[in-house]
Amino acid sequence: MKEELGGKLQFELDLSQPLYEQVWNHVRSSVAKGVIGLGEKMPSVRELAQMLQINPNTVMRAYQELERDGLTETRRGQGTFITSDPIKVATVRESLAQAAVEEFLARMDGLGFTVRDVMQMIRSKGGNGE
Amino acid sequence: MKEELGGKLQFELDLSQPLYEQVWNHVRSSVAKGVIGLGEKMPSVRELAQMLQINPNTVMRAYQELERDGLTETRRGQGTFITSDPIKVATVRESLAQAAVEEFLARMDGLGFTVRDVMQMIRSKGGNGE
DNA sequence: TAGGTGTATTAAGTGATATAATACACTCAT
DNA sequence: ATGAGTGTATTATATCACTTAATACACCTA
Repeated sequence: MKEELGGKLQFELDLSQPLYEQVWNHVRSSVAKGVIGLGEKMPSVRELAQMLQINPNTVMRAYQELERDGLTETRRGQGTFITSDPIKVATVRESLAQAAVEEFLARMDGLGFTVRDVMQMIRSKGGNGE
Repeated sequence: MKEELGGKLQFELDLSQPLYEQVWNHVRSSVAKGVIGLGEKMPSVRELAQMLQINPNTVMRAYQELERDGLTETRRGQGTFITSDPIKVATVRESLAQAAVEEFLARMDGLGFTVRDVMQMIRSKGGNGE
């Protein structure tokens, strides 16, 4: 029963984006949504590479980005672990969201939409809260 | 006095994105915001390349994408013109906006934010209507 | 000590992007 | 008709990010 994280990290890859970015994003999302718990141990570089059928170097790059985000902590000889600090997770989550919002609004502004316009469009998507 | 469009298309390029994409986006934005009027004549491929200090082939690629969007019409031997059809412009604009919204919401969902959350964040940006 | 960790290095291949140099077909003013 | 200015096509070359591959090393733990 060591494969708990295995299932969560068994996702599909496509070629429209760099592979390391997809791995990176998938882990960030999983942590942000709470699918992966704090302090959990990630699969080893080689193991995840095997699962996803990609090169260990590519997985390592994703792991390095995650550590730079402050989302993971690596212990040499032991493995890579999701941080146990809820503050860090929240900070990363909000900073990612903030960046997404900025970029999105800039893009919409480039098309001539005001913030008010944007609110309208999103409201029609939402329906209710969920 | 033929350089009316020249000024509008004299923008800055960086290396974070493909050059042809930047040209493409800049023209789309300019048309969407009405900075470039319907039916206006674009600079020639060689002329714009000269202005932006890039290769004519790169400009041509941008022009081809614009035509695939339906935003421009090219007349062999005459030049490239912004479409005179307001419907087409509106259609392209809305389809671009639609795509942006979808992508943005998917990204935010990946971080665990509901549409309601997103509305909150954007409202705090807006202030008033403009 | 043995096997599993993360990490570093070197080499090679691939594809998108960009440049360069030419050439061709078309249109318009002269 | 001619010539200059259009868009377009082709071929070659260069660069860069990404990916894979094959090793090797340092660290931890049982």
